[in-house]
Order: sequence, then C-alpha cells, then structure tokens
Amino acid sequence: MKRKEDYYKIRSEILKAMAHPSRLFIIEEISKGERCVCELTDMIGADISTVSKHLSVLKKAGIVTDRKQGTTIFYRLRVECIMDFMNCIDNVMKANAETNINAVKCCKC
Amino acid sequence: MKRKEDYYKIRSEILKAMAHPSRLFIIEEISKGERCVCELTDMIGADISTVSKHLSVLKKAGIVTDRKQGTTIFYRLRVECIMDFMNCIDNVMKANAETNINAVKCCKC
DNA sequence: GTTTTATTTGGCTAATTTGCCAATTATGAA
DNA sequence: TTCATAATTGGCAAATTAGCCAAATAAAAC
Repeated sequence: MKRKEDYYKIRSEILKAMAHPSRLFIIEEISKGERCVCELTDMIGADISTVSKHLSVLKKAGIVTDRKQGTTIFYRLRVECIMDFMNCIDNVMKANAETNINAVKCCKC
Repeated sequence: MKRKEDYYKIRSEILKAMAHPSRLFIIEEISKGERCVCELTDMIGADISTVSKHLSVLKKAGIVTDRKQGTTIFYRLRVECIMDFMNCIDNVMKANAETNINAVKCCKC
C-alpha cells in the first residue's frame, strides 16, 4: 500500500525537522512568545545564516510560522501541542536515566 | 550553561531515532504487541541487517527493549506514551493539509 | 538615492546517515 | 559435531545534513 508508506515518510520529516539541538531550543524559546531571528541568533551563538536555515526547516515542516514587521521577522509556534509533546521525550530520557526499569508508564502526552 | 545544551542534545537524539519512515513503522507495529526481527523484516521489505540496525537505533535511544526466546528476539515499546505522542505529529500534518489556517489547536498530546 | 539593519539564499566542505553485502555470533535440531 | 535459522556487526559507497562565508534581497532611516 503506497499510501501508508507516504504517511510514514511525511511523519518522519516532521520529526526530523525537530531532531536538532538548536531547533529544539528554538521551539522551546518561541513557545514562550514570538522571537525574531536576531534574538534567537544571539541566544544560540551560531551564524545568523545558520539560524535562518534552521527556522526555514521548521517552517517547511509546518512547525512554525512567521510575521514580518518592518525588516524584522518574528517566528512563533504554529501548532500548540508541540510543547506538551516534549513531555513524552522527557519520559524516555527519565527512563534512560533509571536504566533498571523496562516498561515506563507516563502521562501528559 | 553547558547543562541546558546537553539536554537539547539528548532530546534531539531521541527524536532523531524516531525520525525515519521504517522506524516509525516499527514503533507503530510493535505498539500492537511484540514482534521479532524477521516479522518486521518481512513487513518492511528491506534487508534483515538494515532492519536490525534500525532496531538498534531505537534501542540505543531507549524507545524499545527486547527479549530473547531461543534464536528469536522480540522487540516491544519501552515507553508507553510514544504512540499518543504521534497524535501531535498528526496535528501538524493536518494543519499542513489545511494551509490556510495559521495557529492550530490540538488535544490528546 | 544611499546607507543601515535584518534576513535569506547559494555554494562549498565536513560530518553524519542509510542500506546493502559479506562475515560473524548464538541457539537449537539432527 | 554439523547444519540450519535468527540476528548482529563491519565495511563500504551513496545520499543527506550542517554550518560557515559571501552575496543578494528587503525595508526603513538619512
């Protein structure tokens, strides 16, 4: 079934867009409110072109949107649940820390 | 703050482990119950060594665990919330489909 | 119009990931 | 012990991703 494969492909592209330390930082930061490229660049400490490219990856995946005000572009989350969603990742991390447990129950995700 | 950076790094590694079509398929499939490497290999249609490597990526990230029975190794999810978690990804996909909407509300994640 | 500030895009190299094949390990059966 | 089955590991080439610099675009200030 070709349909099903495409579905996993698209899903994986959204996940891949999130799967980078700087992009996770951006997601967390803009979940607190709109931020412009230069603010994020200062916080991340990479080249502005690098940060701009990270933002375009997130935008292409549909995770963020932007708004232009003069020469400044503000980014914000497009889908509200993204942050709650991180709780599940954190449950995996917690489970990894306590490696003696096998099956981990969790909530809030 | 070095601590915070490490945190994003680890989070991104868990997400990266999930961000592949075959690995997403595996996650969904074993969420229904234990599956051995050969069963998953038949379903995916890739070389068994490829599937084995995908499983080791998921295992290393703490997403799955395994159980040996004779020569067969059964894999299962290690963290229960992983599947609910996919709902949020699907909300992003839905939002991408209806591109005229900007901020998307969602639940169940 | 020219300059300044904010951001994006192109191009390049380095690093990482993917997937196959061949070889290896491990267990159970003959 | 030898053979067969299940799975993992090593190694390699192809594809993708990351991050920097330089150049281009866009809007506002002078």
